[in-house]
Amino acid sequence: MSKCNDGLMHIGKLAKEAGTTTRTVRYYEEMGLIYPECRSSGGFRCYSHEQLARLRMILSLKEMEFDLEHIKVIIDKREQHKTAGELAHDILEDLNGRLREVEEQIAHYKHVREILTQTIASICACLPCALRVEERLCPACQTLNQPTCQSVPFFHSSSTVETLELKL
Amino acid sequence: MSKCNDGLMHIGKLAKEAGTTTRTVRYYEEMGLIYPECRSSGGFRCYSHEQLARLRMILSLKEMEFDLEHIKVIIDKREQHKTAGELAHDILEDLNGRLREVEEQIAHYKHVREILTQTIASICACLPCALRVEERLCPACQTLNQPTCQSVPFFHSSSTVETLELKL
DNA sequence: GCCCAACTTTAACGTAACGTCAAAGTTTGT
DNA sequence: ACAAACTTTGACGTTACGTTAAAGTTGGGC
Repeated sequence: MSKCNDGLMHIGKLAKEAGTTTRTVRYYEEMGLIYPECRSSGGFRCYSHEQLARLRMILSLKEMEFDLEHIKVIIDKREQHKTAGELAHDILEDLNGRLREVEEQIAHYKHVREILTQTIASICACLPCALRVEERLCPACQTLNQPTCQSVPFFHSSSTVETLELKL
Repeated sequence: MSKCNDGLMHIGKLAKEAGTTTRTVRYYEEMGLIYPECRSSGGFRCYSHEQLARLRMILSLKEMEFDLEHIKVIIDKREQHKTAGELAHDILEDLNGRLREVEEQIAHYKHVREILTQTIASICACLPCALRVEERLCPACQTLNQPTCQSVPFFHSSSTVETLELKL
């Protein structure tokens, strides 16, 4: 007979059902986020469907990129409120705060993309340059008066150039 | 007389000029990214303007979110190429690769934003719910046939609900 | 030459969220 | 009763520094 029936499951099953790993589940336990319903006589963790739902909720919150500390706070709020409406009000603050942070992330990465595309354009201008990297200035660039090799210290480490540094 | 003239500077000045911290500079040295031109008789690191340019380049690459390992590889390429054009060709692969990754990041965060806004909408529907959190089902939700409290296990941890988990 | 504030040195621990062994014990099926 | 598959705890590794701590160095004023 299995020592773990009654709808209970060991950690491997739980993890697979939730789409994560056993290490993650144990780590969440260390962090105080989830505990097994009980232990088998040999010491195996046994989880119920409620634990599975809880784990899935944690993973959902992680998909929204909350850190575990914050997730713990959010989950603990369930025990601190009377009505679902009050709880919803409270949780919505967390969600809206996170939404703002995600908007910032998007803006940040768009900025990085800008820098990258401009740098790429700048360096493309160096493609036809046949000068050796060790030399300091690119006469072609000088005559063309373009911000190519000369302006990108990656190619020519002139001690006077302090402008672009690969980023325009 | 200062032991560090000749246009040389100590680590604090270098860091400030580049807009970073001394700890960062020392860490980059540990990682093999930058070394002082020399040491003072007492052991202080002394840097030239060339080191400053190099540091700035590292920081520029970091702005583009390359990890230090990759930055090291990129910088080392300067010594492995003959002409600036060949080098540019090589570097452009790194930059384009990074650009693709950044695009993915943007797409990822847009996805997270989607999840968040949908979850927010879903939970907003729970605001008027006066049921206690401990209870399992929300009759109001049932009669309205709306995906509110009932569908969000955060409020009602029914063991049969396995659908939304706060994320729709 | 002396003194002190400001700076620098090395060393080492802490961070977040797990991944990845390792060695030993448990379950389960046959 | 045996072996394969699973689980246990423990502990180190990861990234890019931040943050003390204790001790030594510089630089300018007197």
